[in-house]
Amino acid sequence: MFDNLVRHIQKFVALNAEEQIILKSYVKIESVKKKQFLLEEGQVCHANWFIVKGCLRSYTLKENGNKQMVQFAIENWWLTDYFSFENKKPSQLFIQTVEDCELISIDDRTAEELFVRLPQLERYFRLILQKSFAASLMRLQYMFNLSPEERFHHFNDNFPAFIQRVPQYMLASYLGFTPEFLSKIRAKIADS
Amino acid sequence: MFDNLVRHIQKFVALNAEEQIILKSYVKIESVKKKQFLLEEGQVCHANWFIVKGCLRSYTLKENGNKQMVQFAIENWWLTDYFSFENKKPSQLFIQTVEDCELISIDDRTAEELFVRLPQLERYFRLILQKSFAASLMRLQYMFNLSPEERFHHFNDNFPAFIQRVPQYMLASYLGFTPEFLSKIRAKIADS
DNA sequence: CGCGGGTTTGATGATGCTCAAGCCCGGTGG
DNA sequence: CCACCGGGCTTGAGCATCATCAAACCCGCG
Repeated sequence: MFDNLVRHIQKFVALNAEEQIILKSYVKIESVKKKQFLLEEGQVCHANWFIVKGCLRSYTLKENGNKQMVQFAIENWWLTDYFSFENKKPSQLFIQTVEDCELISIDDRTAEELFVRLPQLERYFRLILQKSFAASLMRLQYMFNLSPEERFHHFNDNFPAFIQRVPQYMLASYLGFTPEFLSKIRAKIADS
Repeated sequence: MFDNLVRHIQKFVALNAEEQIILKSYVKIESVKKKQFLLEEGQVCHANWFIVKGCLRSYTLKENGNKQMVQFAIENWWLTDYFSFENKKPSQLFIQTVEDCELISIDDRTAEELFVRLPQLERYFRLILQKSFAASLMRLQYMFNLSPEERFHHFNDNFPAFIQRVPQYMLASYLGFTPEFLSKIRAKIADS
């Protein structure tokens, strides 16, 4: 469990045995069943979750009551609402388990102290955030430059692992169209 | 010039006089005329630019030859292609001055050394990136949850400073629709 | 076996794009 | 100082795309 996180961190910065013990004293390890909520709209988000095993999603509620997918996250990803996290403001997001999960979380109310004791984590999260930001801009590019159908194919080709794990209605929302339309794309593919 | 950067950094982390001198030895200060390119498609991006004065934009070329706006940046923002920057891969982006600019840049080939000497900059950029990432996800939300017209109004209300500074065709592209459509939105507003 | 969430299918319609033409206005050269 | 040029903005007609709505279907689970 905890070793997965240590290994992930060590891909970016050094972390010796003693430091690992310090880190461990600041994190919370938990198992969460499928479809449970880690965060609900209106709550202030105080945690940043690292996924050892499983799958999370975040979404917002649209005016018409539909759920708009914001992010997926699987093994070795971090997920939180940085906006709420940073400003201590109520979140617009729901964060929910899509599968049974093994999670490790850091609480922002102790994170500052942790960063002081293990300053290399500043660097670690800087690099993680750099990747996340770049990925988010990429996704915006796909929204702008590709048609819905092209977005689906692109996702299919580049993230085949997800297709098996998440229901289609979540994927459709993530890609920015309706489940009905996704169904029609699939029918078209089956024809040829 | 350089003081603007120092003041911005000091909003997030401490930086004493001696450290300011170190920082200064690692940055490049330059004035660039309107419509000049800092980066062109196919080049590897080695710099991260801080805007002291002026306005930058980044865009990609779409298949049909149109320019798709990726980001705007004005005073006290950083702009780069993190994707190219990080992987040392050729960029898909053009980065161009929209106005005459005063810029400060850091070169990624010396940045590592700078971060070792001034480790608080790890934290500074972590916080900057956290904001950038949150903003990027917000923008995705607007793309998903608002109609083109609503996006325009939202942008109008929240970033009035930009409306004066950037031509409409750039704004339309940034918001994800055509200049023609933006013109029709404006006509509609004028009616009422 | 029956229920219900998720997916499929089809008809209809709105939204925003494309294309083409005209206009407005600031800058340049005669 | 005026004429012209061209980039950017406007306007309108026609059209493609994808959403909406409704109904049927499929299948896993209790």
